[in-house]
Amino acid sequence: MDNPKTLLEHLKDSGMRMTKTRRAVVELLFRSKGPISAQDILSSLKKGSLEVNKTTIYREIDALLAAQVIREVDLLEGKKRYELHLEHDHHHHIICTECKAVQCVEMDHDLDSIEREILKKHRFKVTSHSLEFFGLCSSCR
Amino acid sequence: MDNPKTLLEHLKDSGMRMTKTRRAVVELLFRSKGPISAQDILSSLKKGSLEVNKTTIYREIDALLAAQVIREVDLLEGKKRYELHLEHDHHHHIICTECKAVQCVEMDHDLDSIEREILKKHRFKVTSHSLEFFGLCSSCR
DNA sequence: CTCCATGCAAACACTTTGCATCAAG
DNA sequence: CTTGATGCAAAGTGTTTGCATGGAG
Repeated sequence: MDNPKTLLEHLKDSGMRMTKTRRAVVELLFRSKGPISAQDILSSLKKGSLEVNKTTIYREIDALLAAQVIREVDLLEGKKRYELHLEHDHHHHIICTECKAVQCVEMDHDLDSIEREILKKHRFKVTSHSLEFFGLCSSCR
Repeated sequence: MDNPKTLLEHLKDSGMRMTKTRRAVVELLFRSKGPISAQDILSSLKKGSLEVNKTTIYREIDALLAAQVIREVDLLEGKKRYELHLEHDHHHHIICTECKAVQCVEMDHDLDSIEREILKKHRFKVTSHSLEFFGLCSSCR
C-alpha cells in the first residue's frame, strides 16, 4: 500500500471502481511532497491534460477520506489540504509564515505521553491530533 | 490585561477607539469557555440586544488579531474560531468527534524540546504552533 | 444491466471589499 | 473636525447538492 498500484488495487478490492480520475488523484498524492488542496489537485490534473470537474474532485476526496487513504490537514488558510495517510508515516508540518512553504517533519517521540495524560485527567480518549508549526524557514530568516 | 476593563484601556491607549461593539466583543471573549466563531459572536451580541452587522464583527476580529489580543483556532470545521491570547495562558483543545464539545487542556510540559529540535534539524524558527486533539469525551465513550 | 462515477448549474457557508455615513476623541 | 468604525450590498472563495448522463465491472 506504499505505492499507487498496490493502493489502487486495494481500493478496487474494497468495492471502489477504477477510473482515470481516481488513478490520477492517487498518483498525484503519491508524487506530492506536502499536503495539497482541492484546487491544487484540479489544476495539476488539468495540466496533465485530464479534463476533470471540481465536483468530481471533491467527491473523490470524500471517497478517499472515507476509505481512510488520506487525511485532512489544516494550515489556517481557510481551505483544507489533504495528504496520504500511510501506515508507518507519522509526521507534522512546518509552515513558513513568510514564503508559505510547507515542509514535513518526522517526529521521533510523539505526543503519546500527553495523550495518556489527557485520558487520565479528562477521561477523554484521543484518537487523532493535528499539530502544525508556524515560523520562519532558513531562507526567510 | 486579564480582565475586560484593563484590556480595553490598553487598546484605547494604543489608538483604538472605544465603541460598544468592541467592548461587547472583548467582554464576550472573556466570558467564553472555549474558542468561538464569527457567527457565535454575532448571535451572542444579537441575543444581548446589540444590533451589529457581520462585516463589523469580521473587521473587529481583524483588529483584535492585529493587536494580538486574540488568536485563531482551527478545529477542522471549515470556519475559524478565536480565543483570547493571554500572557501566561498556554493551552490546547480536545474536541469530541461525537458531540463536538470543546474543552481546553493546560499543558504541563509543552513542545519546547520538539521546537528546539526543529530549529537544529531544519534551521526553522518556530514562532507558534497549533495543536488540537480529536477523540471521544467521557460521556460519549 | 447495475450502480458507482461524472458533469453542470445552482446553492451554500464563510469571509472580504467598496463606498457612503456615523461617531469617538 | 478628523479619522477610525459601521452598515449595506455585492462579490469572492471554498465546498456541497440535485439531477440527468456516462461508464466500470
